[in-house]
Amino acid sequence: MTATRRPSRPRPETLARRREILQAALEIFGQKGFNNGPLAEIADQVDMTHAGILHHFGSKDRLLVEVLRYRDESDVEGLDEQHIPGGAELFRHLVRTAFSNEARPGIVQAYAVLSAESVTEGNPGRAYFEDRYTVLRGEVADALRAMCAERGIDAPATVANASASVLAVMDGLQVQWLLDRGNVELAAASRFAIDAIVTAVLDPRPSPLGDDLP
Amino acid sequence: MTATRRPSRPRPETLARRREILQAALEIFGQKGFNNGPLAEIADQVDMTHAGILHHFGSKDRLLVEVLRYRDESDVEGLDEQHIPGGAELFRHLVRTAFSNEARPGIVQAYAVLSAESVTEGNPGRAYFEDRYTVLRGEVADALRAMCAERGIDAPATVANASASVLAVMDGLQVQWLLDRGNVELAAASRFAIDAIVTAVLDPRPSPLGDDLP
DNA sequence: AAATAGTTACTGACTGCATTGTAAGTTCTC
DNA sequence: GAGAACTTACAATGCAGTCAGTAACTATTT
Repeated sequence: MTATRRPSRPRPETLARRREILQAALEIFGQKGFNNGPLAEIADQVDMTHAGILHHFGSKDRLLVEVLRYRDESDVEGLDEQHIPGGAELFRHLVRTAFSNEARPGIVQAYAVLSAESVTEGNPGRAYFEDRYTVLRGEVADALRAMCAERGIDAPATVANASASVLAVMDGLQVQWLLDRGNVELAAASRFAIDAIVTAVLDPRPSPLGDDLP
Repeated sequence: MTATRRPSRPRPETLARRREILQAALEIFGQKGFNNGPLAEIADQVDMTHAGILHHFGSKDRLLVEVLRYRDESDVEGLDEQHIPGGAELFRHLVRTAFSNEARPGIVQAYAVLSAESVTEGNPGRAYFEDRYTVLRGEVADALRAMCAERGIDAPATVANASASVLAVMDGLQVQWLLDRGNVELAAASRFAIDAIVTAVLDPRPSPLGDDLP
């Protein structure tokens, strides 16, 4: 028989401390990428040594996973709201997010960098992003179908492609905006493209490129 | 007085050897990212030591720059063709590229990973991507203006946002496709979105989202 | 055409730094 | 006084870049 163990609760301020670390990690990973962002630098920002961070999170890989989860939860842009906006409202929310994102390049960059990095070999964030995009595409598709229903039309086969495209423009514009803020209007362009794509679903017209493509 | 120097040409096979290295580097950087892709692994693929690679390219940073330039030149997708396609032809070319890209995930990934990584602190590829996007946006904008002219309409103010958006969807779709090839149709979605955006420029309609946004 | 000088294309060994993770010890708090 | 929240010190890699040396090739000279 081994002796009984008393796990002993974490101290009250620890939760806040962990959040500080996650916040700092998000910043550093955003600025320098996951592979290129050392634990020591994150530790500096919260007045700790890198060993302290490992005490809390076990490994750098697990830290990344928790950073991504944290960003999701604490994020203003949480699309997965409970009030289930009735179709168009979701797209308005996306556009609003693009506008507010113009004021926080740090988070935009973190997202852009980490999502692209996640497709590399052995990256611990991959599962998170796979899942996230699947969920988001589903939500966008639902919103599109709701808008179709409102207008009394059958949801067309283009819904799936449109959903992926909506998320894609937003992400792609972020990269261009980060590279050249003077020449890319993140929010305005997002708005324009989302309008264009939603319109093409609700009220399709013949392609201006002809139909003789592959 | 210093003695005169005889620079002596490089050997005939060296150019081919350098190309082998660039090709291997593109693969490795694509699979693992620039920061996470060691020179030794590139060297292995061409039966060399990493010192040999440094002999040819001087440093890892310079290798990246040359890899990016190399990809541009040798790339089938070279949009900057000389024949100057008369508007719609450029978009058809983009769509065709998306189709052929479905057969070469390696290159797609290299591009996606390296472009996002380029926005991180101190990345040597940044200037390249800044420039590339500027050039590409200009070409797309020209094509859109040409299409407007063909139809006898003034080019609207939306051209700039549309140009950025076209490139953005293509890039964004690539990331989603790399994460989940089973559920994202790279080419079909690109086609759909490009159609939608071009149509929105040529023949704008009222936003389905209302006009009361920020 | 043979000898020779200079240069290229490397290799192998090494340096030095950066970085993740671990282990042992310290203090503070439940 | 036991475990939580650390720190300091260290182990263990991994990696870019340097350097000296070597073989092979090119260019020049004889």
